[in-house]
Amino acid sequence: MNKKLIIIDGNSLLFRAYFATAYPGVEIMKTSTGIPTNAIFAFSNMINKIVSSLKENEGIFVAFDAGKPTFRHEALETYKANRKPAPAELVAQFPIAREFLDAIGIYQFEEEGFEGDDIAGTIAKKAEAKGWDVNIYTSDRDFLQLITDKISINVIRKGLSDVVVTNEQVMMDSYGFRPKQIIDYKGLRGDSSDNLPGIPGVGEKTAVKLINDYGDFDNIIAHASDIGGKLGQNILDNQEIGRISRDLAIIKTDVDIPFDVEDTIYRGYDFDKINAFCQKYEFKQLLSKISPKWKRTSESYQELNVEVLTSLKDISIRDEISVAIDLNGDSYTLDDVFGVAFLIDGHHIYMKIDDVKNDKKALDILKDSNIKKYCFDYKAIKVALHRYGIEINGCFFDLLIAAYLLDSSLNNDVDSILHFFGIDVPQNDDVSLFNEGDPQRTNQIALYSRTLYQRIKRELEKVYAFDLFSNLEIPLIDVLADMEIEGFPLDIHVLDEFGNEWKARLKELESEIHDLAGEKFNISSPKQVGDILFTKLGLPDYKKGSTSVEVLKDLRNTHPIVNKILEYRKYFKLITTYVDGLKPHVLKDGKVHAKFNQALTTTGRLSSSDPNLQNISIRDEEGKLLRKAFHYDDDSVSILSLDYSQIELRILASLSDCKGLQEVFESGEDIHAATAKRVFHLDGEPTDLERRRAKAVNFGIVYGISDWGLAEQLDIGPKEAGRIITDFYQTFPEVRTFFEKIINDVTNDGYVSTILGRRRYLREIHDSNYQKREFAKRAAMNAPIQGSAADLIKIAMIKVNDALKLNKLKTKMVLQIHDELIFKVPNEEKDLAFKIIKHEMENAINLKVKFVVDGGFGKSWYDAK
DNA sequence: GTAATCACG
DNA sequence: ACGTACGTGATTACT
Repeated sequence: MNKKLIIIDGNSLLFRAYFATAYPGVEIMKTSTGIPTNAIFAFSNMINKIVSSLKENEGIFVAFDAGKPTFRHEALETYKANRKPAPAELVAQFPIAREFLDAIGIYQFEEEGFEGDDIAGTIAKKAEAKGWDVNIYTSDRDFLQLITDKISINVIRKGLSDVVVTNEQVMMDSYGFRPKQIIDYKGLRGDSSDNLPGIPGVGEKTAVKLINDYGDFDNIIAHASDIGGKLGQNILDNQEIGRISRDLAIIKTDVDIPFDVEDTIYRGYDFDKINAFCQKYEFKQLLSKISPKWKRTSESYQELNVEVLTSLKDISIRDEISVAIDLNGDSYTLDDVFGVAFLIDGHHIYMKIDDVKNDKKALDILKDSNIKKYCFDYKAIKVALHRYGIEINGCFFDLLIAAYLLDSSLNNDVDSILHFFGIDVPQNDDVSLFNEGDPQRTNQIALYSRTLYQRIKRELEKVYAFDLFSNLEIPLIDVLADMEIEGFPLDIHVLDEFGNEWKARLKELESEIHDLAGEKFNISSPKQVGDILFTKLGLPDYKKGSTSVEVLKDLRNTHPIVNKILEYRKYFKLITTYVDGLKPHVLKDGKVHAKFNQALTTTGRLSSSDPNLQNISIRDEEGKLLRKAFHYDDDSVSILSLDYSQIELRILASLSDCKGLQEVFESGEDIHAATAKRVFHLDGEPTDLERRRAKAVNFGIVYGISDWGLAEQLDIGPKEAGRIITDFYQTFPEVRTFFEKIINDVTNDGYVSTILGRRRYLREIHDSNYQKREFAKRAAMNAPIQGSAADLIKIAMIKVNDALKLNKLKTKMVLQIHDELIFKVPNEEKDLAFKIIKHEMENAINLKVKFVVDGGFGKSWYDAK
């Protein structure tokens, strides 16, 4: 592989960056002190993207035009005078761009008297002479003249996602002449950006023809009389301005620059510098995006003075402490805890887990809910310590949860979150070797959980999320921790009974399918299935090789193998994911202890993992049987399942203040039937098909509807789907207004919010890519609905738990499945628990639409309905 | 490590 | 003109 040098036309890129992030009628991005930073925002992202792609010993260089342009033609001044000046807010960002390049460690050169493109041309040639490949990013087509078999130009059209990589061949194909001849072309056509007119009567076609007939501009002038006619005369009359245009287009490749190619080799960045830059210009995301690959080790890291103690007896108790656990792995449910780090009154203390267990004072401090705990991922700490019989209470600040509320799209591991706040905690490589824990790192985490508090509190307050943080998410952690600790019973024997039956069926299907295909193949490989169906059996392939259920269902009647494959898929899924997949998660207590991830989804929902109990089959009758395996052995307890009816549509009816929808819910009508009647203007009751269609429309509305999406779902044309959507909006006009406001808000602010002020940022709303923008719109329409529903059930969970405690019930919340809560209820509590829970769920929040909760008891999860 | 698939709300 | 429904997690195949 050849060495590579990437040259970036700084002016080009910054211009693009500016206009890509400046929208008419919208205030551009600025720091709190009013410094415009929109262009830097995009520019730094683009540069960062390029830097991330660099390999060892490759060069990168950004060329800028110096402050004053050097005029090579006096006549030009009159033309350049007409050129529109760059907006002041863009000009102000040029020095900041240089600051950024310095922070990220990119070599810079700039001096009066040197034009950026000449510097770029010269260094490009120098690199070429040394056998390097050169890649130039620019939007200025003049650069095309530099193209050789070593030098290629990436012509930027919008952002980095839209570049045209231009080499000699592409040049011939799309311009019709050789790279060098771009300057002759400019001579004929002028340059609108420099306000230079071309020769009258010479358009694109004529210019290419002239260049191909005569080779270059001078030769065209020399033969102007041969050309004759009006065109020949025009050429003669305008040759002076033509020459100016041509000469201006020439990029020098031999200017005397005082640096060499080796100086451009990228050697990484200094974290402190880039961190300082991000602080100064208030870039919150940037830091986390910058490639860690190029990070030079930070010299500012300081070792903490960690005291390893066996007891806290000599430490004075404070009303607040910071806590972190030191895990031998990344699973807080399974891995051993080496030790616990405390920050108490400025002391960095580390205790081995056995010492914590035996130290009354440590246990008391942890247990005392009046002592405020600052931590990162309090739930992990609580659940892990519980396995050692250690209780922790009093969570006051959880860095993980706080960071999630600041930006729900953040990764939820400690390193990337600390990194987001400009902190890197190095891990001691020796630690894993000796298998004895890492006090330094654990205490650092405890420390930063405390030191970041004030700053993050302010940031949360600024986005109106502090209340959400301290009154909802923080109390919820204990509820979730209790659920995780409690677990949910899973009977392996029942599971195996189904498993064995299904495995037998799977074997049958396998041989039937192989017989029908006439050969053996892996039915679990979509690729091989595609080959058999579309190539060997010649079934129609409407969706470019996809073998998904939707596709296969349409092919059911074309060949008997199709249904068999569908059936195979079903049993395969049930066995691998649910039977064999769940079994290893059953612990000695006969239960699975799934995690409920509180800082993961972008909308505010919880997610479940290890195992995921939020996606246990229910729609398929056979799959649903799995739920029989979830039951208590103890006959004195039952499972209670309660779920919200139409939670999201009710939220929508309320948020949009849609009278029509509100009436439907008030009357207790079936929402899908009601939608069918009203939107399709039916006189009587809707047919099954009509109701099904209306249901799809209702779902579509919640998902951020589009005519194409609905069309796909209903198997109709997009035009017809569009009409249905229009009819829906006519029936429920407030919904349309609501969505219009959402789109308007997200375009202006870059985020949308739930009823409790939980934000989802959608930066793609300004992406140059149409699809990304459209996706952002749909997500923006969905997020307040899905997110508010998540807010609602979270409130309910806290209220239910409080109410159960208040009434001294033994009933325990064990699962949450987005709009549904599952409880373990002692039989003697059934009536009371049902009443209390239903009441708390329905009245968790007071909106314009009432919430309805249904459900019931069962001996197994299957029967609870 | 990613894509395809399919389970759930 | 562009071309998809929103949010997840687990599995297998395959690079």
